[in-house]
Amino acid sequence: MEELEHPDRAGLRIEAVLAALDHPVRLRVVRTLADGEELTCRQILPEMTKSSASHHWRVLRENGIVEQRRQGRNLYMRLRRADLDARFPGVLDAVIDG
Amino acid sequence: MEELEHPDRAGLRIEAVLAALDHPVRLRVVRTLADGEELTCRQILPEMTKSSASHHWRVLRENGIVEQRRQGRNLYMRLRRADLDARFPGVLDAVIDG
DNA sequence: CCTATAGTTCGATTCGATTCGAACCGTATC
DNA sequence: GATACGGTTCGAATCGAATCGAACTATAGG
Repeated sequence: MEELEHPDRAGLRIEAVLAALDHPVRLRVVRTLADGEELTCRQILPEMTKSSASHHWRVLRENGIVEQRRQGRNLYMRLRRADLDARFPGVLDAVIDG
Repeated sequence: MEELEHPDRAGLRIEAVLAALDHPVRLRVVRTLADGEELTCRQILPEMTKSSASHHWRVLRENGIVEQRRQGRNLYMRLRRADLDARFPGVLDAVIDG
């Protein structure tokens, strides 16, 4: 398993953010994490096949939407609200509020 | 030719906005129209084939990004900044400012 | 060590968006 | 009417993203 690579705040790109958010599954993930809670992958997408879910985790992480942290066997996800609000104020709220 | 159908302000959906903006050509169109100017299709995308351009115009219109107006042979485009700012404050600025 | 669990990676497939050419529609101009 | 111009529509081709199964890595627990 590779290291979990996240873009830093300055490295966030709006094009990447738009691409990451333009998918119903990933949009649902964002809304699930909207309250700031830190959840595991299985908690968020229990019904999806592992490989498909893993694909979406990578997109969300590499495009700067979530921060991921490994603890034991689990992968915990947290919305990067502070970073996203700082770089693109309003975008996350628009997505979450629908 | 069909009538130009635009969603009204209340009908704007963030999913549709994200889908419309998640494309380099359409992103360029939005940035070209950022200053509020009203331009014709040919002025904005002169190099693209007509059919491809027409496809993008439709996405931008039906997803609520631009308002289109026919005058003679020309189609004029205008960014729906007021509507988008009202429904999804910050999104358009984030996209335009990069 | 053995087994179960969580997630990744790979290759193949599927599916939708993009692209284009060609034919068409409407308008302007002669 | 004839021609040119600006866009649309259609069908076909292309291309990339999403999906999945299978094999794999790594950790937890017995």
